[in-house]
Amino acid sequence: MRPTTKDLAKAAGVSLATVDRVLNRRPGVRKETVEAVTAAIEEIGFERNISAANLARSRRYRFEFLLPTAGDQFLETLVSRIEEARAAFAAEHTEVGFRRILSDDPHQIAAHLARLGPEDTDGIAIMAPEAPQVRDATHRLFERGVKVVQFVAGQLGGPEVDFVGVDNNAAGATAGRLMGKFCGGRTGRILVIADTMNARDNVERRQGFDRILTADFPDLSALPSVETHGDPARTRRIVGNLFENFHDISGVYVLSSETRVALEAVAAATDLRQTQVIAHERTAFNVNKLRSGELDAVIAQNPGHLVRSAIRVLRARCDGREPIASQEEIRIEILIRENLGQAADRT
Amino acid sequence: MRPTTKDLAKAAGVSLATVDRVLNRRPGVRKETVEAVTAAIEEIGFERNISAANLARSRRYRFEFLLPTAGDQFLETLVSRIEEARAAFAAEHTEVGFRRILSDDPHQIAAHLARLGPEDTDGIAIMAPEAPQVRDATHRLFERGVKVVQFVAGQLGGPEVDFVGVDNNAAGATAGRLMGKFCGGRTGRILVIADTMNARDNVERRQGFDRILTADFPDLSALPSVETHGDPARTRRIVGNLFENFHDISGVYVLSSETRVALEAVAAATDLRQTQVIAHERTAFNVNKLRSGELDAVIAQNPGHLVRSAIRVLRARCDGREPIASQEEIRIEILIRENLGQAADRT
DNA sequence: TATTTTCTGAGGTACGTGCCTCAAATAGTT
DNA sequence: AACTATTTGAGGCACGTACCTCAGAAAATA
Repeated sequence: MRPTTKDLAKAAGVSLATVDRVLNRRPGVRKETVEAVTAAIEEIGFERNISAANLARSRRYRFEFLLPTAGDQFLETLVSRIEEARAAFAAEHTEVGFRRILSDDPHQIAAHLARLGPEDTDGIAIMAPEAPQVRDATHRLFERGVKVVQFVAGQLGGPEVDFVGVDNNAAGATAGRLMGKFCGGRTGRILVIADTMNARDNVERRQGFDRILTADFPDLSALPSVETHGDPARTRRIVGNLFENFHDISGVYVLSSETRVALEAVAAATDLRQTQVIAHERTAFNVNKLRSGELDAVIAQNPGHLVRSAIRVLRARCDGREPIASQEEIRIEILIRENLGQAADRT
Repeated sequence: MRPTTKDLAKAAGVSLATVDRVLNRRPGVRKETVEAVTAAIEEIGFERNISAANLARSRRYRFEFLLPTAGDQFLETLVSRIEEARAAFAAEHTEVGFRRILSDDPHQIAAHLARLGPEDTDGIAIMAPEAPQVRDATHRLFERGVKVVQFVAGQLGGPEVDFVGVDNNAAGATAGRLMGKFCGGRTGRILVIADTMNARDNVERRQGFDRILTADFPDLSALPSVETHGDPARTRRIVGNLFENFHDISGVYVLSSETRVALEAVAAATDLRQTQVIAHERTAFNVNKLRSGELDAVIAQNPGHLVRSAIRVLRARCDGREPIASQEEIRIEILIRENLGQAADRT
């Protein structure tokens, strides 16, 4: 049997009350006594039973995810991962909820944050585009005692706000190296497409991508980013023109996680299977395109990891602990047709 | 507040005892009463407090990993992940240990398994090369009531033995596609090196690799596997001869996780940076070689996931639950220089 | 209706820890 | 030595669930 506080008390020659005072760093214990208990802990290999402790304390953590309303398949996947996490963390005294707010109205987001306080929630994970109002509201929220993490999309916040998500510059660099190697020393141009270049993530990915191409693949040159703004007809026109003007486009890099519009425009102009195409995120659409050979690689981040990591970081902050950086680093995954796994494709 | 069994009893109009009988599937409850309770669970959103349940039951799980003594860096990483898991799972009433046994003596492994029983351990995760004795001993152990998972290396066991590890055929196929794309349509030969081809994993990887090369990259042809048997001089001689005979070797695929001997032999014969080199597992050695550009890609599986997954599967089996297949599938990771992350390189 | 069988309720103890109170013992000070 | 301040012990209740017993109610059978 694993030793309990009772065993510890006996081993240290003190009472349960004193053991409790030492374990929970309560005042009123002589230094020598503390040392005696600490020694006994080592000696008998005592480890606190965390679930019993949580049970006794009946402490509850309430966390909320704040997500944009409008979104692509990736966002929907995040939502369903949050639902899963809600169930999984319920057993650990942790309530997880989420709320969706119009993302193109920073004012509304800031207003919601301003209404929140420690009485509503213990921590909040925010996924929102960059905006000064949001940044300010976030800081005030933090000062009111609510823990905050920036989720997936970075706000370039101060050091007190944790970030959970991938390093987008590295993600772009990963795409860059793959593109370079896939194009195998040939000379050519690379078409880069995004929904918008107003998003920080897309800009960072583009920078990482260009960095690698410039440094290691001088025979490839990336064209200026095409912005779709979700408009299929316009995108098709622009992309069509580019393919008419440049006959040496050997690769396409889609920066944003919504790839449908971009891919359809490219497919209308050329044969996707003859072109190296790299995109982001494991969406059902992208998985299908990988299987069919129209996509060559996908750079992804694990949505379940993102959600769980955000929750763990918030809980660590609530407990006054430092999150374990190495555990919370989100990996940049590379997917090709062969390593998709059996997993049912999640919407 | 979250509803408790007491609330549930009230909502269902029954007593605590009946709620308990329903929740734990004990006999002696009328069907209609069971349905009433189930309905009430839905209605008030009751979720059992697992830690309280475990506390009350004071159930403990004892699991053991059985690993080979001789091993490479990958094995050492596994061991340190087991140590980590031991600490993490201690809070969940789960004791995790490991034992190392000479892997080239199936007899010894079988003997150890024969001595084990339900009084020693609740479950065991076995990583051992294929052998009839081991397979038989495993089955007898299972029949004695000890749960068993095949860990990392498959034993081609019956359906009652779970397997935790990657699909090595798919891992080889992943390497195959990458190699094909990295070689970019050029004609050439691929050198394949393993420590031994007597291990099932290596054979499966090779099959997957060949499958993709044959199907999608007919201009590439893979040479017969070179076996190093851990002998640097011999390997260098064989590899040197191959490079002298064939001047169109454009890629090298190292099947086994110990890559040092193979890479040194190739480096002595040609410039690694001009050759596409793919290997397996995230070892410190391989990470360094990725950084230096001598390795082009690494196919990896996450050792921490492997360990935790094995423990979760064992626990599910002990509880008579079915493991969640999608959660326990180990992903085939692709690593290149850009997505290695900040993580300190683990030995 | 009488008898047996099957269900159900009431109540208890236990798990390991947190957190409280009150009295007693000890240490430190004058 | 007498006093105060500090430290310690003993004990109890609580958290939410498991698991046990026993009595009594309801249903099924004779």
